Amino acid sequence: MPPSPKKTAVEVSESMRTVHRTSVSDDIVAQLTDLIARNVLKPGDRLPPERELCKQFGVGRSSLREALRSLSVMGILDGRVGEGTFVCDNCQYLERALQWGFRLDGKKLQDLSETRLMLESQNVFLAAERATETDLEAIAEALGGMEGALQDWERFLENDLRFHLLIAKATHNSILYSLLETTRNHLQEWIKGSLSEPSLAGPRAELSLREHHKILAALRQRDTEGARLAMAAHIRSSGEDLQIQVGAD
Amino acid sequence: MPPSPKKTAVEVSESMRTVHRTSVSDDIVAQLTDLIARNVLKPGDRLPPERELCKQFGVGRSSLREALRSLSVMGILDGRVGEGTFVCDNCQYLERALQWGFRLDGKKLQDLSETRLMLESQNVFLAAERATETDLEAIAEALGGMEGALQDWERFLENDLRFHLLIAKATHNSILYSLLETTRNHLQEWIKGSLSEPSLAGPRAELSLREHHKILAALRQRDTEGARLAMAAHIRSSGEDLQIQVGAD
DNA sequence: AAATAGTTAATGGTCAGACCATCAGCAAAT
DNA sequence: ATTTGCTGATGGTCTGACCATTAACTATTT
Repeated sequence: MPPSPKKTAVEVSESMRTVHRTSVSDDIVAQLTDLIARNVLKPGDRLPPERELCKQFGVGRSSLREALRSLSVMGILDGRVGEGTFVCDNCQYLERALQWGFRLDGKKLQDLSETRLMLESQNVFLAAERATETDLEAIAEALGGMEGALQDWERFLENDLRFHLLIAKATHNSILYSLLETTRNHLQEWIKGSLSEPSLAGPRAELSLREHHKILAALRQRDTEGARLAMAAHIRSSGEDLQIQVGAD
Repeated sequence: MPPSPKKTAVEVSESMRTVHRTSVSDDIVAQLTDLIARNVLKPGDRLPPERELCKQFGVGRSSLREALRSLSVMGILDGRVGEGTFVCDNCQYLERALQWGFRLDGKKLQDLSETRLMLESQNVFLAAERATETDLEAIAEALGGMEGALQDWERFLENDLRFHLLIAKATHNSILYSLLETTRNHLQEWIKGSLSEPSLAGPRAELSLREHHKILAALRQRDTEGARLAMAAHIRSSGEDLQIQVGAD
């Protein structure tokens, strides 16, 4: 009925907004994560049985299960046949999430190494300020483990990793710890995939040991800058060692 | 038939291993992520229809959908009704993953701030070494945007964020960029939730502007240490400002 | 009384079939 | 050339059924 004969579709730009089409299972995921984030659902808690949750949410079992399964894959929930579905005890969502991210993003080895260098340097800096006596003892104990395993390359590396992670823990900053842990694990896995031999164990191990002693000494003296430098030097030297074996690009 | 009269169950510790009970949908998730990680499935690719994937995998549609839905929630796949299921174009798995991690892990504000301080300091250090002329221009342009928005607090903050993210991008290290981006977004959200007023805009904005100029100047001179110090000072000063308003704990 | 074996019910895991809403593509009508 | 209407393909959801595993209980044996 309007006048103009060849009127095109009315522009209603401001009067209406694109509708929010929310899928059922996404909604459930959101609700559950909210409950967990608000600590209404605590780690270890058991959810009601699936068939009852269906009634409570008013959805079919398929949709509910798609939501539960999504949270399970992310390591947030854990479904056990015959027992029920539980909120995971390990509050390590960040670690799990990072693992997924690293797995799918084809990050370059160099970027990973660089990130690790930065994380370890800063962590040891903070640790020098904040480490408790207990922290220092644990770190020293890991170093002792390295010394006692000069012949056992496997155990040596194990204690090496412990040494570094304990330093990260001594920062008492859970985010930094998570970031370093995941970066390091991913790096380690990457390396194991492209490395065959246990490498030149003897001289390298002793050099590594000296470097670790320097780091610990700086930590004990609360020498933040010294610790940072010692750590950076250590990582650079072991990094060069790796590049030689892997074949730098 | 055996001799001993009161023999308890045999310990077969070494002879057998706990069986690998793999759920169907987890298996599919693993297979698909592998295909994506190996770049057999590239971003933008369209997967076969669900009903056909069921035949190929030899599973029911429920299990298949639980797998697809899990990957959708994580931002890896994108299902569109009537069109199909696609591998997400935005290869921002790390960002998505980090978001989930931060959302669920009840991290402390202080830990977040500290992580941010460290990331920004190191990023600007690397950026001073590596920034291209194009990078520097983009950063300068963001700074210009801040200057032109001294009256518009909203726009000012927007350009502020751009400034910092562009620096992170100038490191040309995608991991560091992702980490900073997510940390910063999460922090910003946290703050907005507990902050009502736009705060004391005038004097703070001008101080902020001076600090940003210092940072850019250091970047242009390739003064890595100067850039790091300028950035650290800036973040500390703006951080103190925040703590006053939020109410330090 | 204690240990063992068998039974049962609850629960997550899987499957099959059906229906709906939405979208792309095409043909007919204007 | 544009609009309209149809149709098939596809993801989203629901229902009901069956299976495998687990825990709790009961009966049996020692």
